[in-house]
Amino acid sequence: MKDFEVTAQCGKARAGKLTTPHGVIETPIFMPVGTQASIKGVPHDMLNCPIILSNAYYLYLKPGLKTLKNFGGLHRFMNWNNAILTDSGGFQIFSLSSLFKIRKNGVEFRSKFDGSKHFLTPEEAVTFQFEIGSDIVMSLDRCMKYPSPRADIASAVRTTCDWAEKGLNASKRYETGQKLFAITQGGTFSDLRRECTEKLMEHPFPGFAIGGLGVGEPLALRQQHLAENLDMLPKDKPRYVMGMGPAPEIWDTVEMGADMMDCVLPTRNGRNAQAFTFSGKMNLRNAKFKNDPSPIDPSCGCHACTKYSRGYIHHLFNVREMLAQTLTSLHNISFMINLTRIIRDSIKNGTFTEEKKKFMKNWKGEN
RNA sequence: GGACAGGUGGGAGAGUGGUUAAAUCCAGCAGACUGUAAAUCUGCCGUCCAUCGGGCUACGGUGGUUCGAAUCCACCCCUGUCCA
Repeated sequence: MKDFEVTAQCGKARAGKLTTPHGVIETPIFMPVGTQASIKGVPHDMLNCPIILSNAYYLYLKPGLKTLKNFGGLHRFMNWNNAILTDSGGFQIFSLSSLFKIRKNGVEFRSKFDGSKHFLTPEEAVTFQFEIGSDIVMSLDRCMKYPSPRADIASAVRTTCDWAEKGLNASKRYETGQKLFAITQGGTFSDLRRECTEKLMEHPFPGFAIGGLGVGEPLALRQQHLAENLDMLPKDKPRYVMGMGPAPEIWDTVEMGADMMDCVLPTRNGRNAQAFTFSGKMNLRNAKFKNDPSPIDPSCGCHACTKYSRGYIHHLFNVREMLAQTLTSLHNISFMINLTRIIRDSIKNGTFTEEKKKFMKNWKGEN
């Protein structure tokens, strides 16, 4: 059996199955982000979720390879038996740019924790992820802000392709079922994105991710380049759109042919009192929820929604109790999981377009 | 009864002649958040009309000095601490 197969299709939207060493994942899937081996504020054993993200840059610094190996890998360390995708740290070269210097054969960087100096090659970035037992390993890539001069993006594309190839070579000694995905770059330059994508597709990566979007460009541009880039990718391999989060855009992105998405939105916004529901988003700090006895989303079966009211969680935010953030983050992740399940089912049932329309209509409604 | 100290916007608390509708913090009201440098950040926050903006009322009270007072003076009221 193949590691990835498309099982149903609705236009370009597709449902599929992705096999990893820690289970089969039905796609399209939303992956919650647990950068430092923790979904911020949420006990991951409360999540009914086939795959989560973690981050190699952070794990490399803390707790470090030795500790993770002592525990028998990342899964055992955090007691998580489903799949884990690790991001390489490419995004941190971008978001923590003051700590990084690009060198010819890798990146020099300082620890965000103690300022200590480190050097990482694209090979090491990949082998580290393999060693800690990541199910889906991401290539080290070079992500640029928007807007950037064309020459800079072109250079980032070259670096990204070079690093991807080096990572792939380093990965060949692992015959573990772990997968290495390549990441496309190219900013909002269609030809550079094509050049990057085609170059990467010359190699037998088992999956491809679209990176370098959601870095400040207007929505319409992002949508355009997402659609274009998704069209360039192989039909028989999983396509992962990195950092894709808002519910309406999840629908759009799946409609364009994406299989996997991740985002910090459910947890970050959850910590900041914003809850997602099928009738739109709500800010639980708002005074109108003070005496509201209903759950965040009456249609949600998550722990927060079956046990607690908006009024109670409003109070918890008001007095800065961390339980507020836990409950809201937990709910938001549950919402994303439910959302992608609905999307998957609609593709299987051939009702994607109607379901999307229905969702969009309700989303705009006020709570 | 006496001696000090003090009374500032919802609260705390700056300011001690003009640039002050009054710093700052808190509370209050909204908004943002996209491969997590984020339990963070932004805006509003006397009142009335309002788009820029403009009007009105404000620093315990009353009177006064001054071109101009939250700021100076007089008296009054109130609060705190200490002494009888």
